[in-house]
Amino acid sequence: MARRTGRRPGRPDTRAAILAAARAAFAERGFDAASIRTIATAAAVDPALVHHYFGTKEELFRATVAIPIDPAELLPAVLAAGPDGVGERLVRTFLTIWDSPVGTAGLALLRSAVNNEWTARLLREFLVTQVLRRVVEHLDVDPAERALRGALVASQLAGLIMTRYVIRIDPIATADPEHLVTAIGPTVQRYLTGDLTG
Amino acid sequence: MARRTGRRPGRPDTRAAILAAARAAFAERGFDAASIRTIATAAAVDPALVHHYFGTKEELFRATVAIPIDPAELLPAVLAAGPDGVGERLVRTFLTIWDSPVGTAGLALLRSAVNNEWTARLLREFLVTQVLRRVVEHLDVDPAERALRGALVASQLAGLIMTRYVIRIDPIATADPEHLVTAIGPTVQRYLTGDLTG
DNA sequence: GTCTATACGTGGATAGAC
DNA sequence: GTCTATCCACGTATAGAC
Repeated sequence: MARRTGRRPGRPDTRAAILAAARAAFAERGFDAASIRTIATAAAVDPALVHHYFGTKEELFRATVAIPIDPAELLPAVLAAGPDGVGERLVRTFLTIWDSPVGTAGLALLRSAVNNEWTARLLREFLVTQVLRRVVEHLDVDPAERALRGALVASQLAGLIMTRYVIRIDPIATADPEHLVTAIGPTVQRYLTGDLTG
Repeated sequence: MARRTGRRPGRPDTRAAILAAARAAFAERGFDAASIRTIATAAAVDPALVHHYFGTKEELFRATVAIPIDPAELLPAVLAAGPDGVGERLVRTFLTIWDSPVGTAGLALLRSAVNNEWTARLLREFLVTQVLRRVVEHLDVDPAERALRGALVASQLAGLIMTRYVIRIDPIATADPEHLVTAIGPTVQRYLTGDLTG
């Protein structure tokens, strides 16, 4: 305690302030366009401190997007309830994450992946091995179709992110999450368990 | 290997060479990351010539993405055949464009839109006013739903672009177009004419 | 028309003072 | 720990020589 009067004790948590500013900057502008100087200004610290705490820009980036959620523990609950309505549940879970502060990390990764090969690779591998594979692996479908089904789900969810957060096309950009769940859930459901040949 | 080729009339078409290199660079890296120097090198000309022919970088960009296709004359054929199978036809037309050299211009616009506000706005307005509006305006649905249906179509198609060309998730990245038409067409069809409440 | 040279700005990174 | 000062690379853009 004893913190109340007198001097500012320097800074309570410079590191956290930098991290928060970095997350916002990367999410808003992507890896290349976000600058350490801007991040430092936003965090009200000196640019040199950013290097002091995090090393290079790339290390800072990895710290900001260090996956704050673990699909391995999140997905089972979504999938366990069985194939019925799994599409809706996936979209709902997805939107809950992306509408939360945690989503900014994902947005940073996505924005960076578009213009930067190594972040694109980071994102692709995370999606394929950590998310898509888990989603389709216990499905009662032809195993040869699983990769395609996973990719199709990714395509719809990636497009949702793009239209809601990046290009911002109304009314998707401003829609209530549940509204989107009922509109898009069936699409995901079909990609997972439906007939893809017609 | 010497670069002879006999005839060397200075340069047959410097302007076109620059434009082609610029399109490729913008498509691959986006507006901010693509540099005039790189473009000039790729076109085997001096950087100063780029300015000489096109003025600023922004003007060069606009020249490269000057929409080479006109939805106003392309869409009627797709829509005229009636609501049945319009989803498949849309996806097919879409993929034909994006798999062609013309698609590079679109990719340049998309990649740039992600990290650059004014190109995002350019893309959004083109999509909403030139494409989506036309697609939904003659649909036999509740007019209040048209914007949502258009946005949903955009979400699926944007996601298709992202997974096929940007993040490159297999097998979508390498799939035969017709394969994707049968898989994704029904989704677009439902967004356009189906029941969105369940 | 084409290239050289350069002005001017931005951004990552580091050394060293306090 | 925090900041000042600085180095260096790169990018846009322009002026002017050939």
